[in-house]
Amino acid sequence: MPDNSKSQQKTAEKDLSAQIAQAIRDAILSGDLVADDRLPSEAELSDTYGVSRPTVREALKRLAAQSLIRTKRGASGGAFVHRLSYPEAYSQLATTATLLLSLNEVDFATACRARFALERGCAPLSAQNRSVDHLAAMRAEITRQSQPGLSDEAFCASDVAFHRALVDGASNPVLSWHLAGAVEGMQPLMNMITFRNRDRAEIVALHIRITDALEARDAALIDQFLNALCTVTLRQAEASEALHAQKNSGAPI
Amino acid sequence: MPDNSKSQQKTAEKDLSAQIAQAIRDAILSGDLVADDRLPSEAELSDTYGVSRPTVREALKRLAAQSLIRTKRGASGGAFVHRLSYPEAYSQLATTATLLLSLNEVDFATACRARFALERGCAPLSAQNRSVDHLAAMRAEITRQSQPGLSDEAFCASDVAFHRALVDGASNPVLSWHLAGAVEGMQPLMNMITFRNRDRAEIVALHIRITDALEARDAALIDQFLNALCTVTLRQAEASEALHAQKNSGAPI
DNA sequence: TCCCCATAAATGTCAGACAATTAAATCGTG
DNA sequence: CACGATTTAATTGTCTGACATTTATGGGGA
Repeated sequence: MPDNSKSQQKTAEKDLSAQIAQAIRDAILSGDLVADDRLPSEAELSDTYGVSRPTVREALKRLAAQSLIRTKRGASGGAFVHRLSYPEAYSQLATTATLLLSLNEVDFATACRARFALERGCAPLSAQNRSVDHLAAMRAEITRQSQPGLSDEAFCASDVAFHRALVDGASNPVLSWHLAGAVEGMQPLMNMITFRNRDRAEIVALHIRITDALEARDAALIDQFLNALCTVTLRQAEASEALHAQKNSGAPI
Repeated sequence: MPDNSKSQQKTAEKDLSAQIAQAIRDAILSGDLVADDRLPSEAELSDTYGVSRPTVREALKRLAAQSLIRTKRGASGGAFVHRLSYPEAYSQLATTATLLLSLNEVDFATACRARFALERGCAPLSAQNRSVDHLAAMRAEITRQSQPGLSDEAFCASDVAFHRALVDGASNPVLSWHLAGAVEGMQPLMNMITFRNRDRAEIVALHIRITDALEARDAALIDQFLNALCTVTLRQAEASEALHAQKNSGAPI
């Protein structure tokens, strides 16, 4: 009764390697396979699923690309269920975020509002849990940002580091992970903005106020200044955009 | 001077397929390849990089697993740079989040605080942008949650839908993406909690208040109730944990 | 006892072939 | 000349078999 082979059904019309990868992925996500468990060897898997070894290997590479497994060569080697580390998770999130924003026509304002909304959510926890180290890190970045003649790139990097320290103040790695991804993913969009000296001064001034508010553990004040920072950033992006549009329409021909 | 082949350097000691995947990934992320661009055929790639076709295929499967490319068979087929859709990005984020939490010994409290911190960040935007549709969706979920005899699973699902509607109210797809991933990733941890009837009533009551506050566009009130909801959830998780611990220590033997 | 080396197991890589699919070119016919 | 059916070519999907490389393990010799 069950039509075994041909299957004009739409159940799983994908590649064999994709099907096998999905099967193993399900086993991992459901907990059937736990961290550091060893998967069967490629030869055994190809036997189990009735496919050739290259096909199994393609499936394993798919899983490796998602950091679900890691492989080791040699005797007692093989594929093992991988315990995802925070740096790896951070990197994956950043990649996904970058793609989502850059390939998907997300405008800067939307991404920017999202980023500041998330960051404002961190403020109360950060006010509660921040240590002097976080304050020191933020003030160090403020000093760097204040240097004249800093490249836009360096200014942006320092800005990221400042906000990262602010978020890390919440002492919640999951929160840091989300925010790091959001900020990192925005970098390509952020790099299209040109910060004039006057704009930088405005930003640095707000950074100082935010740091002071964090030192005083005043969440409401942080929230307010972050909001102001969001507004300022949006305004500058708009100005920068207008500048580019002008350059692109006026200069040529 | 540049030792070309053997390379005892640590520059790129990885697999060939990983190196090739990285090269193509960089080309995509840097914008050299844009959405819907066609990559060279597998034969051309294997020629370009001086490796065999199976190796190239493994590299392409890695990229396909990250939704960076999609492939099509037949003449004029090939690998194309893929425009990541929100549902795909959402699915990837959820997978990463689930792995990060479940395989990495993240305790429920940390994940829960992160989730509510992010959600509180959405509150102001949601209060500003929510439509009547969002309110209706939330009230519909409240009705469902209030039904007696609902399974824990169904209750959780409704809870997720409620919060999703709340976040969608911000009308910011990037924000929705982040929150959806955070909430979805927490599901396995959430499912370990048993909600007693009294607890459910408490949660539903807060949901009602949150919806009312959203209708009134009162961001501060939403924030306050979300905070309360976080506290309640944490308390219930603690109680549930204690219950499990008791079961695991008392029942056996 | 300790060190060196052969062995085996596993992944990494290659080469070549065939199957399946799909778009486009070709050809035949009205 | 136009239009539809057929052939063709290009490309991915899969298989087979082989060899290279890495690494733990065990045995033999100093």
